[in-house]
Amino acid sequence: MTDTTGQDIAEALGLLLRRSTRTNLHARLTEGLGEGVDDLTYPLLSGLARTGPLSAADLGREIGLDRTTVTRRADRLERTGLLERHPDPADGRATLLALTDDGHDIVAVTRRRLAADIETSLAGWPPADARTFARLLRRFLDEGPFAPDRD
Amino acid sequence: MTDTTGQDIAEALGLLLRRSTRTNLHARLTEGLGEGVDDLTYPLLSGLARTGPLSAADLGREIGLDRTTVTRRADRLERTGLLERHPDPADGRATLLALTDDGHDIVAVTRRRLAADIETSLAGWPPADARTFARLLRRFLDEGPFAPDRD
DNA sequence: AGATTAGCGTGCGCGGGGCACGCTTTCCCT
DNA sequence: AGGGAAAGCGTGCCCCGCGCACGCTAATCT
Repeated sequence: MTDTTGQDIAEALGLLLRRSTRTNLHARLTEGLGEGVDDLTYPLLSGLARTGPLSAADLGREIGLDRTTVTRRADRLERTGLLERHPDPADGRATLLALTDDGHDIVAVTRRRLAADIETSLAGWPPADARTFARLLRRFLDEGPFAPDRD
Repeated sequence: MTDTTGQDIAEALGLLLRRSTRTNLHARLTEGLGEGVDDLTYPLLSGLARTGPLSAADLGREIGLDRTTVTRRADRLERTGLLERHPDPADGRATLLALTDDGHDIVAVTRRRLAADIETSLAGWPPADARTFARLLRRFLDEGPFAPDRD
């Protein structure tokens, strides 16, 4: 009871997750970005932007979805030209999912939207505090309860 | 370009949300807690613990769910004795959803689990850093892009 | 070479979510 | 005071997303 820091963070973290789902963050950020992109399909775009071309199975493991779910969501994105399927030159069975230029643009715009949201809400902060927060948040993610590689 | 703090936080935040869904945090935290409680029904428990007894419509607004969805999830929780329905003494139409003692226990256990997770992962941190992080995180939530009351 | 493994897409069944309906109670306005 | 709108509830219905199982092809192992 001398240290309630853990509870404090837990509470704040719960609040954060709750708010992000309550306000449907992804849905808001991807609103009106184009045909086929919504809160369901965006994780594929974001994942591919981070990792580069990937097979459906690998991408599924990356973002925590079933392989078949990835396939179906990728269908929509392919249909609207945000993603392409290329046969893997190194493996005749595999099909690589890769962003098109339009797909990259969508990701960039979305990220910029979120960054702008954050910038404006941090406007009143002392810059040093903001930087400290960014640093600690990053460290918390690297070492926190969401370990980078649990499997 | 002089200040990339916004992007840094945006990136970290994206990572956090991604990881929390990827690892299915709620599912993990509520695992084996008892019949009827899972990642779908837990938000009701958590919400009621925060607000006290509420009508289905109000609880829905609180946690961002449709009224009927709340009703159905509440059915399961009621069936396993974690939640009770009481007629609202102040309004003959309304039915108040309220946690039972067992329901409160579930919430307490879950919160303690998360706090413990966080404590252990913060074990290597200088206590001052941890406290600073808690403080800034809290401030960020209060003023951040997830405004307390958007509606 | 034959067998096993890993990749893909698709058909199918299940389960959750939202809309619309019917009902009761409250509220408001004349 | 009384009657119509509004707000609450539960449920039937339909749609959609998801995961499993299947059949297929290609790679890998013995």
